[in-house]
Formats: sequence, C-alpha cells, structure tokens
Amino acid sequence: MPAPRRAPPPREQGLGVGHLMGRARTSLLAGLDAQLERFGLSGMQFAVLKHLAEGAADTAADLCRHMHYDTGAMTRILDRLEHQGLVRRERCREDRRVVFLRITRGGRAQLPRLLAAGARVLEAHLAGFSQAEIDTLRSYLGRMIDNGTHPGDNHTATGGKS
Amino acid sequence: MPAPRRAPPPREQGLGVGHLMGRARTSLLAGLDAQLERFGLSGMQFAVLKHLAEGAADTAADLCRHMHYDTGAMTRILDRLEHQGLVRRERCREDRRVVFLRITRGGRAQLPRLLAAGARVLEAHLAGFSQAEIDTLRSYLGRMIDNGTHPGDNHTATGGKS
DNA sequence: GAAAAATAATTGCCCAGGCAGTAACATCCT
DNA sequence: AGGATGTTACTGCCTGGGCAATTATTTTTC
Repeated sequence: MPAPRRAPPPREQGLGVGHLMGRARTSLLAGLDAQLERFGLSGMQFAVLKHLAEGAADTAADLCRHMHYDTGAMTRILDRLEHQGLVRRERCREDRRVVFLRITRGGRAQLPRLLAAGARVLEAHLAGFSQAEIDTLRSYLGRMIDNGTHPGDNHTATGGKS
Repeated sequence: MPAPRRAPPPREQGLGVGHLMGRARTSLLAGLDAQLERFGLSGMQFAVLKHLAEGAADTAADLCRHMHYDTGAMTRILDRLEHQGLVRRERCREDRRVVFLRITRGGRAQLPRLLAAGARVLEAHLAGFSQAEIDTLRSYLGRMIDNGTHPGDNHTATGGKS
C-alpha cells in the first residue's frame, strides 16, 4: 500500500437514505446484469420480458405505464428483444396504431432460467432477512413512493397499507 | 390438499423490492433535481459539492472511491462545477499527479441553500416515518448492500450493524 | 362531416455514466 | 539505478435513458 488512506467518518444524516438507496439499487442491478450476461440480456430487457410473460401488458405504451419508463427507450428495448427472437410485434387490426407484443416460443422457453437468475440475485441481497422484514421494507418503500407522488398529503402514514 | 409448501416461489415478491427501490430512488432523484434546478445543479453535482464541503474527500480519485463513481464521469462533473465557479482545481506540488479540489467562497456561500433543498426532498419522502423507522430502513439498505458486496457470507445477518 | 384533440409507436438529438485507453508521475523491487 | 507496477487525472468511444418532434391513426367536439 503506497499511500495510507485515512478513513473519514461518513456522517451523513440527510441524504444517507438516498445514498444508500442508490447503492442498494446499483448492487441489485449489477448483480442482475452479471447473472443475465450469459443470456445476452440486460436487467431492463428481462423486466420487460417478465411483464409480458405475466400478461401485465401487451403493448409498448402499456408497458411504459406499468414500468414508468420512457417510450422511446422502450421502443429500442423492444427492437433488441425482437432482434433476439424473444418477442414478436404484431400490428393490431382494429386500432392500427397499436402494436401487440407477443413472447415467442423461444422467449417463453428461456424465461424460467431468467426468473431463476433474478431470484438468485434477490435472495443473495436479502440473505438474513425474515419475511416480516421484507414486508416491512416493501411497505417503507411504498410509503416513500407515495410521499413523492402525492406530496403534501399530511396524514400520518402509520397505517400505510398500499 | 396436503399443503406441501415444499419449494414454491417463496421469494417471488423479491423482484417487487427491486422495482420499488428503483421507483423510490427515481422519485427522490427527480425531486432533488427539481429543487436544484433553479441553482443550475444536478443531484450528482450537489452530492459532490457536499462531500467536498464536509471534507470527506479532496481529490477526484478520493471522491470516486467514496461515492463509488466512475472517474471519467467525475472529471466531467468537476469540469462543470469549476466552470460554474463553485470549485477550484489546484495542482499538488508534492505529488504532481493529484489535483486538490477546493470549494470556492461562492460555492460555500450557496451550500446552505442546497443542503436545505436536499433536506426538503428527503423530509417530504419520509413524511410520516418515525425516527425508528428511518433507522430501520437505513439498516435494511445497509444489509442489502453488504450482502451484494460480500456475497456468500453466510452468517445470519440478524445482528448486522452498519 | 370536418376540425381539433388524443393516443401509439417511432425517430433524432442531447446528456450522462461506464469502459478502455493515455500521459504524467510516484513507488516498489531487485 | 532502473524497469515493472500502481496511481491520478483526463480523453474518446459506446451505450442507454429522457425529451421533443413526427407520423399514423383514432376519438372527441362543434
């Protein structure tokens, strides 16, 4: 070790939570990308595929609404997924603006492996958490999102059940 | 049904956590950017300035280590901060590779307002949280980060402290 | 029924982060 | 000493998201 680095006490009161959240999310995403690398997929592509498989959405706009994602970026993600043969675009006949999205047979076949990879990453990050703790964490995050979405709602959120 | 809950998808909800985390962080960041917009600063620039003001780091490499950030991106952020007259670069004489970073008088003068803006956003998102809940949330995030950083450490993390 | 507004998908442009390289310098090793 | 190695800051290049049009279509409104 050439230069001994001093270890400054990281006293962060205010932004600590934001910072930690960013780190945790980065770690989650990095792990997911690492696991998905051998499938040639990014975390975002995986998420899209998962939503499609679950039937949560079947058009690009729908997907964007559910995932709070940019429509332009979504188009490009779908381009890649289609190019990889995992998703097929199919123009709707009744409303010729919309394009239905369908998982191909190959895409569906890969899905279990992808889901397993995602679960692995999450399990790793939640090692040592009890189910109650996971639920609590989820409720905290939900409340924060709610607070950010509807700012000024000053009801004590102690009973906050989404 | 013999209720053989052998190994169903027990952690299926886990992905929800990742999703919620992303949403919460996005909301936090969007709020911060909105508050900082009138200062002409991004959330990242603010974070860097804050670290410098606290004396947590005084070189670019140091900052990157503390903030887990890319060195190239850091150079460019510092370019902007310097161009805005908030930070000054000063070559070290002993080790001519390093460039010390100093907050200018103007930068330090703005800091209180910036910190207040950051605190506002965080307070808004944590409305209705007790101090204990905030601490719990922080500990959860810390444990997740730890799990991601040192994967495979299979000691029950129940006693995990920061 | 035609103009106006709304919606879906797409594209171009910009910005910012990650990565790989580069040049200057410092340190280590033998 | 002198070469290998590491460090610091910086610079292109690539990727990917966000935003603002653009195009094609539907729905609403008058």
